[in-house]
Amino acid sequence: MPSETLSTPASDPQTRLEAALRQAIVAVLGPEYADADPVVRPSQNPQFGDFQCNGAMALGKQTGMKPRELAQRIVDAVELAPLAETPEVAGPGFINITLRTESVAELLEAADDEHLGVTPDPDPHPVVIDLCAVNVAKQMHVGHLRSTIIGDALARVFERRDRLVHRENHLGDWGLPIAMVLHQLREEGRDFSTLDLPALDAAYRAAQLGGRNDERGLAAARRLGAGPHRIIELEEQNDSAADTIEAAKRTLVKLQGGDAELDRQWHQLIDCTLASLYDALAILEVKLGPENNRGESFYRDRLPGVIDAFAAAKLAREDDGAMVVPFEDRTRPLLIRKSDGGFLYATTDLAAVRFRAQELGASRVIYVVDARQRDHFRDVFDAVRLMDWHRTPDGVEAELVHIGFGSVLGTDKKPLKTRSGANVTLRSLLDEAVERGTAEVQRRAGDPNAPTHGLPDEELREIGRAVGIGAVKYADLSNDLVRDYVFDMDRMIAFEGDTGPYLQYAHARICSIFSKAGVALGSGRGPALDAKTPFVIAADAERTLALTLLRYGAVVADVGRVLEPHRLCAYLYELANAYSSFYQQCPVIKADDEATRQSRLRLCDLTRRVLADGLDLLGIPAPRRM
RNA sequence: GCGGGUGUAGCUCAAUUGGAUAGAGCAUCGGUCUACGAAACCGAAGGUUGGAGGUUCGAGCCCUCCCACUCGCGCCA
Repeated sequence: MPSETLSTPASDPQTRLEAALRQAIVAVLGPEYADADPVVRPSQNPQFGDFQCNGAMALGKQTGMKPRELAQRIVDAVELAPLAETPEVAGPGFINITLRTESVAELLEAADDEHLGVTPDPDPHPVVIDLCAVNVAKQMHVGHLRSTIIGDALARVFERRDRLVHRENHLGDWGLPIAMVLHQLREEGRDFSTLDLPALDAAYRAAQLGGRNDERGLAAARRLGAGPHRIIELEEQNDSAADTIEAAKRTLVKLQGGDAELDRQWHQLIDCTLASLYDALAILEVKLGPENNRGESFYRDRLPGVIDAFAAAKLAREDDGAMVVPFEDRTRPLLIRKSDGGFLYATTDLAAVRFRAQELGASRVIYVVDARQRDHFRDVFDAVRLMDWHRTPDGVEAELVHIGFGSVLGTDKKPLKTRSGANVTLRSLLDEAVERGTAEVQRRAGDPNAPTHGLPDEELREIGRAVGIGAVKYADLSNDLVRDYVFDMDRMIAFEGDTGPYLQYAHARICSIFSKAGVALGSGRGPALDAKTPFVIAADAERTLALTLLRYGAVVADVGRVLEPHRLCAYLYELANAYSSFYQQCPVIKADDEATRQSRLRLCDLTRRVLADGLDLLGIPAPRRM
């Protein structure tokens, strides 16, 4: 695979071992096995060497050879010098590989530049990441937090590998709900220039309560055997007045018709919501701004075209006055136009996928939206594929992915609520995180021996914010996205264990060594020290640290492939651990001789830069003192 | 009723996609500082991976059937 060779980092031993073993497999079994995966993995247990190759066993089964014998023949054929020692066959057919100490030092040398072993992604197409997606006039809550920070982290990973990323904030800024809020506020006679988000949120709720009426929906739900919850919900809605919704529809028609006053008020609504959003994003250090806004209203003129195209392709049919797209493998179709002629969010999503592949040219379109919408995206993606709309201008089939993340639960394992039972707003959650982080930092700065002792209060508060936000983000990103997770501020803010603050601490401690040693820290990802003195890898802890550092590029590539930020978290935690052990066992400043001291300083420097870079990919700041 | 997700140590979570003895962190117990930052390190203890079958050299992971919890299921987004 030439593209893979191009992107092979010189510093990544695993990729190089794979290439060599692949060659050996071809030499033993013939060219038809050129695509066979040698299955090279870092060894779990030091007694099995640094890496192990597990491919011989599967190939043994395929070819009918004895796995152990095949493994031995691969070992005889493989050329790993000077990278590794002679491999050993063990167990049913494992091949254990130990790197030569000299080559570990050489690989480190190759990783010690501004790339840190990270390689460019060979795919030249942009990536679209749909994230955040706040609703106008609605209070942001913890669900938006997840979507935003997961999406931002993934975007950073792609950008780090030189992909162009379109962060798409698909604002809920159009349609009947917005019209209802507008109508509600006008009825109340509100001054649109003095709105704030709580007032908008209240109007939103009032409008929702006043305007639910859904006879057809209820009938359909009954007919199709919807769950009892859904039926009850719809019945309750039906008890409300129907007049409001008619008025809101008239408001929407006026807005669509370009009514000047309404249009101005609509923009005021949006601006008010966005001001609050930008506020939260600034605290969170999420790279998202006005340039990323492409809400539902952007697609409003494209919606009729969606219906027409499906109709023309005979992929949609009328049903009970509505327009639906049926699927072969499931009974429930996708509803794309209501019986009253109105469009739905599915219609908008169809238009959006089409736009993102065909006009933005994205080869991956990634939706970071909570898991409850899994069925919806399955339907939308399948409908898009029926139309073949998921194609870039140069004909590449775009991968459509929904990253359905789990819910945020309280420590009682139920959806996160305040003590009074209200939804937790994003803002209150962020305020608490910053407050807790600041309190911890200030408390420790009280210790006369602490490096933060005597820092100006303003600086301590800034560090406290970084710690609080780092804690929340790391807690969110460090477990598997699909699972629900328990939000426990006490646990995540703790400075012990697998937390954001622990990683920040490891980073700060390295910075401290440099100030003690009188060596200036570099800026950016480049090395702080000149590379005059070579790496010397002698102690076990040095070797473990070195091997961990060499994995960084592969981890970043991996996270971009499988879209699982928690792997990066696990890696960084492992790196911080490897560093702590090294730090414990290997004196740096007080090393026995100058060559060792220089080598260890370089190890510290490289570790610091990888930690800082990895944390940056997670969107977590890395203060130099804390 | 149909469909999806989840189930791993007391608690919170991993397990490189089928690999060797299932790993971490909290909490518990025991060691390490007149300090290159102890916000750390080293160690101990803790498991029938919800249950039962099956596939194979090998299963937490794949297949079948159960159980529990949870989310979703046409005119909201």
